[in-house]
Amino acid sequence: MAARDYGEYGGVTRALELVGERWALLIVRDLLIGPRRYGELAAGLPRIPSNILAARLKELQAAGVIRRAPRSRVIVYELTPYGRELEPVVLAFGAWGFKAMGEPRDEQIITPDSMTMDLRAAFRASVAASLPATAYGARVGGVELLVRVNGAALQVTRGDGPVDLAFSAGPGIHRLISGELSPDRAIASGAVELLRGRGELLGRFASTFHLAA
Amino acid sequence: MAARDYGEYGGVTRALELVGERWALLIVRDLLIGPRRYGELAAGLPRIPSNILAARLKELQAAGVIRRAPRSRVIVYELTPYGRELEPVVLAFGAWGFKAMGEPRDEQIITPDSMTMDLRAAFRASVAASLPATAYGARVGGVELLVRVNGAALQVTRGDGPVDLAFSAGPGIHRLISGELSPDRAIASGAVELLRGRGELLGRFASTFHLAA
DNA sequence: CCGCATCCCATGTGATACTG
DNA sequence: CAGTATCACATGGGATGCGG
Repeated sequence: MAARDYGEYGGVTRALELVGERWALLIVRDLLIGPRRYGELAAGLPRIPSNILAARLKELQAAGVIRRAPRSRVIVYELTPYGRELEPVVLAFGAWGFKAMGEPRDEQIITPDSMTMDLRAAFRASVAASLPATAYGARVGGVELLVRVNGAALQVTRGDGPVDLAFSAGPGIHRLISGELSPDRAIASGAVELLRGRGELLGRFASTFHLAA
Repeated sequence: MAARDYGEYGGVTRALELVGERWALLIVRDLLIGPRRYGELAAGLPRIPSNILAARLKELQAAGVIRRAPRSRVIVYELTPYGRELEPVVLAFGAWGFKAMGEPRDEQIITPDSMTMDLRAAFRASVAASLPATAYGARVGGVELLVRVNGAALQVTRGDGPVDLAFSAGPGIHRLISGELSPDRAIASGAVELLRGRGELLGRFASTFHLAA
């Protein structure tokens, strides 16, 4: 049960003993969005074997990172306060990895939670603070998210609602956020398709969410 | 050679594919201190098997995180610019794990590089900025480091030199940095032993390096 | 059906030995 | 010193089972 250790006494080593096992940090990532049921976690981690998911959940509990909580008759997993302190780590990790994302391979999918965390990682609060509040409807690879930016605050939720701009994109949206593709050319090339609302707001979106390689 | 993937297209997933394998982030941690030779890496990662070290070095090169560089007849490994961008990740990871460090187990050792990174993670630049420049000689678990604080700048090197305060400590130093033990009580309890210089500077050290649980 | 537990096999890991 | 080779073993992956 005790995670394999590294024989070293140090901060990074300790962190890796707690959340360094395969899949562990992805479970944490999804729980940073909100509490999740076992099945929801399994769905968000497309290819995790069920025995591994069960094992990780136990280990993360033993490590004090997550806990089981009964929510109105069903059991959900949620982060402990200490687990929530992993948010800067996951965001930094996500921002770093984002820059190395090329084109997706065929079997690679996008999940609502992974996309939410990518948007959080790319969010530039200081830029958004000086822009008008805006709601975007973003549809990427079968995932539809409602993205509300209000000053320096960002809220990403599933489902939809009233938006100022709705657009649909392939994974090429990654190149819009990286600055590799300008908003105009993203539309012209078909990488982003405008669905509803004011199309010029795509520029504002690209300013708000940006992670240069 | 290609790291096992997670079947998902996202920033965190991509990052884990690149540096998520066992030992990989520890290699990066040591290389963040400076270029290292193969043998130095092996010495800093006490129990890594040589075949694993060799495999990780190849994978990290293929991932564009590190590179081999010829330095005056010997080969050293160093981070690429992209690899160096992992510094915030490693620091955040180290700060998080530091808070979960209990007492060391018997077989756990402290290496110069791990201790250097822990000090960097615990360094509070904003606090140090308003304190006089100070040089500490810190000896912990057989590792001796020269710690120079100059305004908001921190420099940690091996070996020794002129210092304002030299002290020796067991791993209990961790409790000084966490605030669990006051400087006075650290000395009184023997957790920290003053060697040279002005003992009252230990309080300044504890203010400069702090990571509360 | 959800939340796991079991089984089996492929692969990665770890200790040791070995080579240029 | 800087790796490579080998082999036993632990872990991960995928399918399946099963109780509440």
